[in-house]
Amino acid sequence: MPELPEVETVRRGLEPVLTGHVITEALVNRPNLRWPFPERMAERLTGQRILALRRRSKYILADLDSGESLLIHLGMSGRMLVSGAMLGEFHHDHPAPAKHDHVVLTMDSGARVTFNDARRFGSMDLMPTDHAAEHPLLAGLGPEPLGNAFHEAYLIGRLKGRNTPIKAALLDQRVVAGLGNIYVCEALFRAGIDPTRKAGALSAETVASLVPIIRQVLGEAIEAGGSSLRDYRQADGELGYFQHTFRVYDREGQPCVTPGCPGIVGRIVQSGRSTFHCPICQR
DNA sequence: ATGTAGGCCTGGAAGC
DNA sequence: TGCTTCCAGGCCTACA
Repeated sequence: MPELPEVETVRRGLEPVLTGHVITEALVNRPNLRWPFPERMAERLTGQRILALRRRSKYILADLDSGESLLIHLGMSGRMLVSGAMLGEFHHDHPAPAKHDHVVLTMDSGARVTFNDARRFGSMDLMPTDHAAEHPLLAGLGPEPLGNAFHEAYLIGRLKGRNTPIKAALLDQRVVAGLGNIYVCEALFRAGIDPTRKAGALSAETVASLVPIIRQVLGEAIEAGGSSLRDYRQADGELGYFQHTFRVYDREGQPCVTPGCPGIVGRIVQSGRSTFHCPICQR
């Protein structure tokens, strides 16, 4: 579900509630999400101060003063609900427990963070902070798309010789970490690249053009998340999704937004996932 | 090694 | 209205 910009928005929304605060109670309502929770998770969280809240790809990491870090993945349908805290100018009372509330953290401030995930594709784990990068879910990840290690020469080298469609290559978290179906569709549209073209067959110039475009697409979405964060806080304290205007994603049958382009946005299926594209603009 | 389908779960929307 | 089918923004595993 949430891709990098949404996860970053959730991280920013949780930061004032979690960072520097102590978890006074951890309620764990089931033994697992996608995978089993770590042994004694509730005990290992209770009493811990959260020193920092970080993001790697689509994962959130909460560093605890025990020397462990809590890894949080929202999967496709994971949401965080903040209650009992002043959010902007509004105070949110604690809601009644809801279906799919799997983990509830109560903080020393009285604030509460509830992890709700209907589809249970999300996950949580605990590991030593100084070995977090070696966690199986993080070890194979490629560079952060907004970081310095993601640059033109890197992407050109990484896609060289790859026979897979560029759409699939950009969804490969080992190539670049944090892109999902939406932002890959949007980036390929802005770059004017046909999503079915083989990654290795693209010119170096074309591949290079993707780097600033990917940065731009994600950056704009994070900005939009920032403004919707205020709205969400004012509305209901829920963090997870935000409204954003897409140029091709989920616009099947609608006209291409490129001025003067007669194209109609199409939907094709690539490795089981929907790809939205303009058959005229994207070559 | 590389590329692609299948499966995990539930809920909402669309179709009949 | 109610039942059925399809679809979903992720990611791992198994297989060609």
